[in-house]
Amino acid sequence: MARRDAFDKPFEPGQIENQLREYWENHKFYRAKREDGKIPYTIVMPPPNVTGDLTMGHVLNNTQQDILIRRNRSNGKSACWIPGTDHASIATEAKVTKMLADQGINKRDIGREEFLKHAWEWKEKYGGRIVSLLKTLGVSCDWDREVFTMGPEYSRAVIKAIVRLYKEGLVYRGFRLVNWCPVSQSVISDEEVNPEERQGNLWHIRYPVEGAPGTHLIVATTRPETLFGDLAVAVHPDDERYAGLIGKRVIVPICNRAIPVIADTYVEKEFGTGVVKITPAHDMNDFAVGERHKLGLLNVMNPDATLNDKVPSAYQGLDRFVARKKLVAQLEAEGLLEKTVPHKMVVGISERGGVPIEYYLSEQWYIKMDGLAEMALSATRNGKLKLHPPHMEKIWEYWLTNIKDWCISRQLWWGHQMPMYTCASCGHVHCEEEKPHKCEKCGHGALVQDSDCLDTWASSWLWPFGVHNWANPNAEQQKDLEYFYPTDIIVTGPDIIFFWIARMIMAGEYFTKTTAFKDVYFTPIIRDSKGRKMSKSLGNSPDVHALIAKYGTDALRFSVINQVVLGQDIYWSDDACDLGKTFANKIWNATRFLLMNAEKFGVVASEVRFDDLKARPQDTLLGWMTSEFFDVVQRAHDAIGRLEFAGYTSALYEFVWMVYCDWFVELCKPRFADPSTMSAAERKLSQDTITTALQVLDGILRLLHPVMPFVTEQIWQNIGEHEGKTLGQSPMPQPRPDMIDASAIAAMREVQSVVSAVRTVRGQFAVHPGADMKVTIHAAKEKFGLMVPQMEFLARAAMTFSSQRPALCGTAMAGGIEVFVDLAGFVDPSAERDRLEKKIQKVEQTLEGVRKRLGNEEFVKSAPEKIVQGAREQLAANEKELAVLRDSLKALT
RNA sequence: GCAGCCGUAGCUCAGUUGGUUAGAGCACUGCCUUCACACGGCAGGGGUCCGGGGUUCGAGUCCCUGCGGCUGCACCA
Repeated sequence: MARRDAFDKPFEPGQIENQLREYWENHKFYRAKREDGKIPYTIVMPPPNVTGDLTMGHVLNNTQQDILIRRNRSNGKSACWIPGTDHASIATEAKVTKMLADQGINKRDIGREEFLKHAWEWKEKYGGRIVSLLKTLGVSCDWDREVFTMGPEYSRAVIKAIVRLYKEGLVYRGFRLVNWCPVSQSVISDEEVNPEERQGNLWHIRYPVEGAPGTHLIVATTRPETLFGDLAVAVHPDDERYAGLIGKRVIVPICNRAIPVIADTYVEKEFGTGVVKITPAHDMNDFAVGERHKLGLLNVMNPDATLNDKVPSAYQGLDRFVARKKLVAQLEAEGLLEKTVPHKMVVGISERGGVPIEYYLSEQWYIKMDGLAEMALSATRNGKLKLHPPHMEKIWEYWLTNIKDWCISRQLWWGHQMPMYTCASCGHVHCEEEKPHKCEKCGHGALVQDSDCLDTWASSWLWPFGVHNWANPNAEQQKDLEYFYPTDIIVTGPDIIFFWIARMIMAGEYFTKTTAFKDVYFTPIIRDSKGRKMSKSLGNSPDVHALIAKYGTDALRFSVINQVVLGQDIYWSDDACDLGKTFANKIWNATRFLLMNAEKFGVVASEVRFDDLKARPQDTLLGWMTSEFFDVVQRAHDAIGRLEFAGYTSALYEFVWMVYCDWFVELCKPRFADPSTMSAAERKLSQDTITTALQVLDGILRLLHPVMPFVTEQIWQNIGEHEGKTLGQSPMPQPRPDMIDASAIAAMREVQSVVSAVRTVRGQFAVHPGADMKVTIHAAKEKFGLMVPQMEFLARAAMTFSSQRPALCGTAMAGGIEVFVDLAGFVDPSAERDRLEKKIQKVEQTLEGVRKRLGNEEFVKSAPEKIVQGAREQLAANEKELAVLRDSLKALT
């Protein structure tokens, strides 16, 4: 028995969603199981940072995955969606460090162990937050399989991978310039350095020429404080201004060191003064120049970007920017500052610390990338991996063919500690999963583990197989690994294509000899309504909870998905949620209406199932409905097959609202009159009508469920007896071309045209909708068969089938059919005359176009027959319409 | 500077391989509380598809070019 009483008038999502969430979770409907004979469909969720808050990006990304998973589950695959969280080494460490600092605790004072205790505490306290936030979205992942990148099993995989790479010669230690974040006091990756335009100065500084008092070279620099590290000044070899000085020496101001003047084509003659100070330890380009000229290295900074003991004592310990100010003042005082020119420049800002980075000399661990990059490139080149949108492949190609070795060590504590053990006695380095007892070389017992941590991405790159305890699987895990890996698709933002996607492919190819996934879907970036990126500092990120509270989860999901077009950013504004909210409400109310009538006609709604809609009904209305339904099944199916999410939702939206509700349900109404006034045959027709309507509704719920899981499940539960079951496990309607009857669609189009024609005349003369009208239709009544009562109901008009036009009437064409709306008593003739004249003008215009086209011999000769035929039909139709309209006009004058 | 994406109604965007009269939501106008829904119904107004050239019988769609916006990469010390 259907629970119609469970339907409140408007749909109120709040309470319902909470109950369903619990229901789903308690029944563990989404547990991923290996099933014989079923094809697996696997997605690993991009693990959100444990530090994270739920953003619109998460909503979008996870809803998209959920749609794919739910659809494939309902299509009969064994769906497996594995969730998890990322320890986010540097981001989390920054948060914990700040929390401690707020309590007056310096992390370096308490030491590694104590710090990690705080970090774990923090993770236990806040790490679950993002998970519970994700759950509110109704994502259908298998929470029993949740993985944390610093969990024991996963950590083991991370270490195993590095050790293997080391033993196979792909990990090495290098001493070079790195991107240094003075706040985190760690190396950071190129991808974590964001270039920003800043207003700076070009300081023109005099470097006296050695042995030639009164003469000097003017060096233009944006970073005067690094002059303490200068090892040369360079000019262009062809620069005549300085040709005589090459090979001589100049004096570095303040610290009074003599350095050579060298010639290098790196210098641009036109820029600044054409003289560049060369500071190899603090600039990437200078480093290269230094190597070419064998200048050596002179580091003048500490890890926190204060000046070190290699600079004059007055500057030691000063922050780089404090030192800059002081230095410029001193240069000016000593007459060594020629001038200061304002200068716009691009500065690398640390994503982590929010301050300009330093290029800093240090020893770090690297992974050789050329071979790995080659593997990733061949995955796309041979088609094993497809990127969506495809143009991302250009970016992919460029990055991978210009790749630099991957610096994997970080001067952090929160993360996987490097498995590198150095012998205290002989300095020999071991890379092992477990700490060796003694040095393999000298036998000494004291081995010291490298204090650095691995880059976060050196753990998450194993994600697609690491989630199955790759390092040490038990029998079950091994079977899972074989069944659920490789995965089908990864859904993620385009910003982590290099950080994560490319490296997952490398890891998959290298460690498992498999391409980790077949497709990469890059989600749109969500911007605010003005097109700005969402950021904390702008405060333009919507409060997802507030949105869910105001509109409901389904509304949020539907509304955002309806804007997803491959490769396009989304400009989001919160009131877009109205779309989904009203849509959910619409379906809800349509259901109420049908249940009400089911009851009236004794149809047991709980027993009506989509699966019983096996053949197309004979009745025109029902046959048409079935055809339209399977048409949208096909279109929705095609859209999601092409990963066109908005195509999927908009096809369903249009069908449900405009076809099913606005036409079909309305056309049903005459059949839902008082049963006691009906003949047995009429009652049977009404019952059949309700049955088909409910079958289609069931189909709609299944199609919509992946996007709007809550409202569809609730309706489904309300209609039937489904305790312990979920709509999410009902099979998805499959395309059935045999169920589509083009002639039924065409026949119904004529019905719709006639109704619309009458309504248009009514509307244009503002005739009260309640007023019953008389309409004459120039066609045989038999043409419309049983649909006449429906037409009369929707048009609110009594229909006569005849060629006799009433004296005063509004004329309209419905397809090829003339429709005359009797206007006697509603309007005066001049109003209809005006309307007809306008209409005639319009038709003449189109007619002219068609005539011209058909008059063109080339068109008739070259265009496909179908198109030419179409034009001919249009010509005939327009000519007929024109004639009818002119006759009507004549009749009025 | 190099590469990619985009420019369609007041706003946000659809528009599959070129093909009848270019669509939706929101906003706007008129009429309607008709027994599913006013979170609703019916009807309507609103577009030189960024500009210019080309290919074609035919271009919003393909090619060239200019302008504007966004993104990625590389950069000037």
